[in-house]
Amino acid sequence: MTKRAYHHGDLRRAVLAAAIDAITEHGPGGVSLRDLARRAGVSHAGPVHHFGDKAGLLTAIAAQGYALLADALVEAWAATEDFREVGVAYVGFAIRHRAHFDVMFRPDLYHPDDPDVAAERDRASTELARGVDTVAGETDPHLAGIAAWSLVHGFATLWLTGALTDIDDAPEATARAIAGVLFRA
Amino acid sequence: MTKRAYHHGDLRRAVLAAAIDAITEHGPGGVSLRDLARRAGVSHAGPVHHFGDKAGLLTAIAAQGYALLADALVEAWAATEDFREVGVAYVGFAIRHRAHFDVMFRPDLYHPDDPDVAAERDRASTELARGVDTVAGETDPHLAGIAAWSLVHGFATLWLTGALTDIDDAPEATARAIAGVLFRA
DNA sequence: TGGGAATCTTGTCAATGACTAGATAGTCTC
DNA sequence: GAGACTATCTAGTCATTGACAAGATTCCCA
Repeated sequence: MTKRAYHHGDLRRAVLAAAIDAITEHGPGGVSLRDLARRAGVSHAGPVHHFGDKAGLLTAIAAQGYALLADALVEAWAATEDFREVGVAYVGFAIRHRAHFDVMFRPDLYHPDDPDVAAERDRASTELARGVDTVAGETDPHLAGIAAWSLVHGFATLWLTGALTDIDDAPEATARAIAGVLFRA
Repeated sequence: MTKRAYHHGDLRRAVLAAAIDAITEHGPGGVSLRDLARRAGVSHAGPVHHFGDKAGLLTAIAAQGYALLADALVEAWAATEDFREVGVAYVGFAIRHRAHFDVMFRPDLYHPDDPDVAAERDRASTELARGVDTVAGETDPHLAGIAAWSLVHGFATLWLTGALTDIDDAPEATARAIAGVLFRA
């Protein structure tokens, strides 16, 4: 896999890393392929070869994001076997991988039908639903799953946009609390 | 408003309306001031006078959106006096005023500290919290408010991004159902 | 060793946001 | 009703960007 090519070597990885930094700093809209090329020290058309166009770059980031999310959900379930902690992990992912999260749920910016994206998204979706029947005794599990997803996704989104100003610096603790409101122990 | 040769007459309103159409069609990122100017039949710099820059235009849209949201929440509470129906109205607003909603929760695109925006946002926030104590018997009302906001905001966001594909064409009915999961009658 | 493929560069084009200066219309005052 | 003042819109310009095309350099493999 070591690609000592031309002047740079591992341009694809370098551009992806630079894109994550740039998105974290300025949001998905504040990223330009030319700036990423400058950061990587290559010509302005260098990144194009690896991603085709800007949407291609964001597609790669979305796929990577869904993979990371699925991994995080798997780990949370394995560690606690508590459905609510899977939700907390969802929020934790959004905060810790803000750039990925911001891209993932803006399908107008990339190619949502990309096979890699679809596969990882399905995997994440499956992992998110795992264990929903352990807490939703009387209710429809499918509906409970939608409610749970909505709750943690909404909390994460509101937190990231700065709408929840009256919360102390422990978003995951608050996420755990509201998960308890939805699914009482 | 009859069109004049030089002066448009009602350019500010025309640009705002064109912007809503364009955002509904292509998202907030797919809007250009020059295209809006073309749609309104004025020169490429015409809209600048009314909004300063692109962020100024989106600021006006955000303020208008928060005002419309606050109105919708007021009406829902007045009509039903049911806190859960206020949440359903939140979802209904997001669907019926998608362009506004898409802008409102992307503060990186406009000036979130604008006085008009802040005032209407506070009003909407107040209206959203009204009645939360009628359903949150044992729990902390503040926490219950955050949970409710997260739930409906997350559901609306997921619906608008196309993430909830397995729901029939009645998002507000589903919203009502998950509000019932969070706050059982 | 030679040729094809992968990788990167250089050059170009239209579109855009932002800025400046100027032209025109509406309004107010006297 | 005339001039002055202000609001509104036009015309021109510039740097930046995404996308594309064509060429140069390096890698890989038979």
